[in-house]
Amino acid sequence: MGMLEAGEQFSLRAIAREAGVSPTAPYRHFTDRDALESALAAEGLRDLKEDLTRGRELASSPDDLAELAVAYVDFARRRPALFRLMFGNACDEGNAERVQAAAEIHDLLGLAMTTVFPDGDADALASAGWAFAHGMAYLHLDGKLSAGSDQEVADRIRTAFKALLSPA
Amino acid sequence: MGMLEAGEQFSLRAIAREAGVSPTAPYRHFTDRDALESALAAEGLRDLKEDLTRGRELASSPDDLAELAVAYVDFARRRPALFRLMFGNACDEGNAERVQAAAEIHDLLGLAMTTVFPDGDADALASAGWAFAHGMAYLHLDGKLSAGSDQEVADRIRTAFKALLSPA
DNA sequence: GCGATATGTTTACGTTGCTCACATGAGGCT
DNA sequence: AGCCTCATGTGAGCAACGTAAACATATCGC
Repeated sequence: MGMLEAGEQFSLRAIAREAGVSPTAPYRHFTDRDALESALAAEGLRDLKEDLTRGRELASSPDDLAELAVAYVDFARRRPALFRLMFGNACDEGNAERVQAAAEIHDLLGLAMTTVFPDGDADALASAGWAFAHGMAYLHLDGKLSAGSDQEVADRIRTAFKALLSPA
Repeated sequence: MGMLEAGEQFSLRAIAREAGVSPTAPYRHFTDRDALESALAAEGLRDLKEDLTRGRELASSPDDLAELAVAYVDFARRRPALFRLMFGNACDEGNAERVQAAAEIHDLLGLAMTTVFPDGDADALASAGWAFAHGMAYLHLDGKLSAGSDQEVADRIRTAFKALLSPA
């Protein structure tokens, strides 16, 4: 599979149509709409992981962590439908690929956090960092935070992250 | 309106059916499915705000802030479908009620943050705190963080929050 | 070559959001 | 009273969706 949908809407039949194929053809490849979504989600998670990795060494400073959050939100903003797909469904234990891809994201962020803060509670820091980035992503996707240019958004995320780390 | 759906699925027709009324009756009261969702969302946001307020004085310590996050996630876990409704749609400027309800949540959290950290960047702290709680809520809803009992979840959120505030 | 497997097609059913034309009932006006 | 208006509910109907079943074909191992 290649570049997957930046657009907003998503229906099995529409996909079939776009692929120039009969409406039920996808069922030869995916048992279910959910199965298709999970496959897309898994690929999306891998893409996100690559975005968080590529051209970046292991995080070594809080600033590096902030950049991770920026990249995370940037991904969500560039591919909102896919991002929602990646996280929107209740945990789908059925698709091992997907579960693992999600776990890898968690581990990646966790590793970064504990590298920068080796004396902190690794698990807590991993979850907290992920939650921050994830929440920022969703709040921006849903327009709950003023939007502005990519630059502005990125700056606000950096500022917010640092504010949390040393809040007074 | 009263207690609104803890269940998962949600269709206009199903609501009409459950209300013992014809499938098109709801259209007399809401122009649109989106309009109905927005109304539910607005009420949900007010409920959430009350949850974050009731039986609680203005936050005065980081621990109080952690409790806010716990309450936030608790709401999401108790009423997942509603929570998704409240935030799931792209920003719907059309419904002023809803936009305002969301803004009130933001302000509430912002006020709490700046009360505890009067010297910090108010805006950044507000967004950051919200993002943390929001991300935690979604990650738990989507099963991306190990679940466990309510107690365990609450404890992990407290721990994570404090880990972020003083990470080493 | 031949049979299995992978892939695709047609047809069909039930559900959904939504529109439109129509009924009905309660209130206020003169 | 009588009437008119508005709010509410109904019914039939449309297009789109997810899904299932029965049927076709093509590709590949033997």
